[in-house]
Amino acid sequence: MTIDTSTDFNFWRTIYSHGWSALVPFSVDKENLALNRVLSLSNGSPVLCRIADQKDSKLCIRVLSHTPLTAAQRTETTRRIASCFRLTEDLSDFYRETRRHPKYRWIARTKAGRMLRSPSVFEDIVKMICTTNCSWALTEIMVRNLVEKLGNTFDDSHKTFPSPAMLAGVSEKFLRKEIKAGYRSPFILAFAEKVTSGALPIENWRSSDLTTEELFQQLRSIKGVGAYSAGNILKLLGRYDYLGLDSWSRAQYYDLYHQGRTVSDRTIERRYKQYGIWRGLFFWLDMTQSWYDHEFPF
DNA sequence: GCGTCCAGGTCTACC
DNA sequence: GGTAGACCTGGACGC
Repeated sequence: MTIDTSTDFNFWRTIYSHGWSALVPFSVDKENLALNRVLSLSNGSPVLCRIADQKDSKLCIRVLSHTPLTAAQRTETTRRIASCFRLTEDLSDFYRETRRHPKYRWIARTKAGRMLRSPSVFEDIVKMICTTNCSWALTEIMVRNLVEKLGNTFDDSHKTFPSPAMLAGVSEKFLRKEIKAGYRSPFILAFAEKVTSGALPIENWRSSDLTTEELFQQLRSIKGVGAYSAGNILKLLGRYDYLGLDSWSRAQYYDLYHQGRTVSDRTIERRYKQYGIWRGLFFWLDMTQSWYDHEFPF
């Protein structure tokens, strides 16, 4: 199947926009220049999608499935992949703003700025909790355990990310011992239970009428989601008003603007205030500009 | 081999 | 509202 992309879309810059493509059930297939992703369709069937870039402003999706897909399942698959790549998100105002600043003209020129996200808000939030207070290596371990031990099996090496119900059905002890989620375990469990019960309509948040501040407060009400997590989850919901500072991005900022000297968060926020509702995206791209010097995929 | 520190934070109790 | 201390885990590092 194919999906049309906009003229300001860049396949590899979206995949390498942040760490998500390194976390299962995403995987980068460097040999075939594709992004693999195992999806769980709404009827529960797992499918494996191989997504590649076509030169004619289209994404090509090869779908491996154990049963022939119905028309509705084909539509669902393309809709979900389009959401992961943010294909319907209009960033023209953002690119217009970047062109006003010579220092940031590289962003529109290289079509950076779309941040890869998961097919579901649930997956994005659980993964974000798994990035807190630990090394990236431990995040990879926790997410891999979640998928391997709780995901739906497509084949021996491909499983889906577990559903809220699947996660809500395990014990805190299981999350601690088998997933290695440590003290995050009760947070993840309580979150999965809340989503399963319908008390938290998180999947509506990508097209919500709530203000960014209201969404931020909703996110902060989830135990285990603090300022860093909420700010970065908001970026994956299409809201860029928060910086989502963490120790890594702070260190990048200190090196870039203060010769490694520590400054307050308020100082960092002051610098990006001028970029208004796009400040979180300006900040993130500023901190990761050197990533775009690499030849993709890396 | 062992102990310590810290990494893409957050929560709670206390002031 | 601001802050100290506790919290899981695994890898790096020093000894």
